[in-house]
Amino acid sequence: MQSSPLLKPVLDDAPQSEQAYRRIKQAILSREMPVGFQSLEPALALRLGMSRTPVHEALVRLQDEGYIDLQPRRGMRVVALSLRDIREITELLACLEVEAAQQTAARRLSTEDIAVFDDAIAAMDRALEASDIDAWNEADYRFHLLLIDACGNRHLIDTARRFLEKANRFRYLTSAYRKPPVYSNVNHAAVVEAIRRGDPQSAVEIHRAHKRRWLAELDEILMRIGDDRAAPDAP
Amino acid sequence: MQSSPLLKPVLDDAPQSEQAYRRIKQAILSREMPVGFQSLEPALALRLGMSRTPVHEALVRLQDEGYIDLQPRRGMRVVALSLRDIREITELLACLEVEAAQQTAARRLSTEDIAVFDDAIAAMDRALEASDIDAWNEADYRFHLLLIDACGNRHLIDTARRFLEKANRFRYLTSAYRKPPVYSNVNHAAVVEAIRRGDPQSAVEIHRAHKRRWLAELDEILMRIGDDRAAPDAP
DNA sequence: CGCGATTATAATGCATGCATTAAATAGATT
DNA sequence: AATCTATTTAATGCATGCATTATAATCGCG
Repeated sequence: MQSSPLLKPVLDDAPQSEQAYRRIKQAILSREMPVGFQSLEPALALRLGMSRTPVHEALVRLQDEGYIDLQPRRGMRVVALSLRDIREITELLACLEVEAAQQTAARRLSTEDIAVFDDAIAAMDRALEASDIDAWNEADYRFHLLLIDACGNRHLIDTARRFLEKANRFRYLTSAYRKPPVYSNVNHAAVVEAIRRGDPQSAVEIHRAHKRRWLAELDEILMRIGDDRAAPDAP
Repeated sequence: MQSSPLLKPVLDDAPQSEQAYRRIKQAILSREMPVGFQSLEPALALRLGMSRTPVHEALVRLQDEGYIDLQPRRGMRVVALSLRDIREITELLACLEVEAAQQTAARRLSTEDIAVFDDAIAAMDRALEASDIDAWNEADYRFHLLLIDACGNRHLIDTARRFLEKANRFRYLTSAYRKPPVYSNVNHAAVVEAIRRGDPQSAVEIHRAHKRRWLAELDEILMRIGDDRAAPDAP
């Protein structure tokens, strides 16, 4: 019998509280613990094979990051991302990424660094060609992570990473509704081109315009999702 | 004898770990625990009048936020903010506030909401008139908090608040070096005016230009600080 | 007297114990 | 039978205990 990720044996030597933190967060991101999932500390401790202390510590941290809600006697509860949350996170991430694109372009990356971006975009193109949504999502995620990491501002990196990770909670949702992301590939390539040229102004404009379009499409998607949620059995 | 903030008796009924978190963070922000300050868990627990468990939890959270460094057997250590950190945080905060200003202007605030901004600006003007740096800092902080809170994006609010709070760690430093912030008052008033008109475009331009100037001035200040640090006893 | 090895000390991470308290269940009264 | 109360159960937050391990101190040896 196959163990669930939550029960996956400890591989590295990180402290237990850190293990608990990572594994529970992973379980939330993978929807093994779906929205609304509840559990009490003793049950979690049992599943994770440790005592309540490190679990409790992990839960407090996850609450700090907004993944769960902790109520005195109801244990943890995976919080729902409202349509508003999705909108807000996307908007914030857009703002952070535009800033990152600007700073990255201003930094003038090396040829090797740029090659990694090209790789990610090539992977996105291949995935789009093959209509492989999962592969596209993975490559797109990789691209955004690269863009963020390349900016050089560690505080921006930490913050944007945190929200990019959180955005993975609803990526599956939006990607199920959105049309094939041809524009994303084109725009990302254009941003990389601006970075290659060391042209922050263009990088900002391209990425901002792209994000603006994406936000408009997202609003449509969210409206449809809202309708579906309101009347899921409508003909 | 007067008790230090760290020893200030517990007033509200928040859990002890939360008390520990707040009091230690406050001690760091107020420089009661200055950069480099070290302490072991048992000592902290004693000072805070609780056991090690809630203290440990608080320390992990503070490490998450980058306030302290936790080393296995050296306890907590208040991390230094490098000139680079100051630069990065200011840059990130600028980016977040420009976004907040835009969204706030797009939201069209009520007259009462705008009045609160006017109050803060009036306080800044009075403080500048009286050359009262502390009062100006307080009012300026209030203004930025208002701007952030008014934007309506809760994720942006949480994030910007976190960094605004962190920026208080070096506010005293930069305010000791900077020239009288006349432009700040004027620009903030102009941003409020744009918000009043419901003109996001202007709000962005004004605030962005202001932040750009401030970053340029900051760079000068940081250079001087860097020089001072390199040769503190120079004639 | 100095330096390396060994022992002692103590800080940490986690387990467990305990008091508190909220939810559930059983019981009593109308 | 229904509702209010009393009792039980158990989850949480914190205190304490314990094993581990790193640092410090002591001791032995050159």
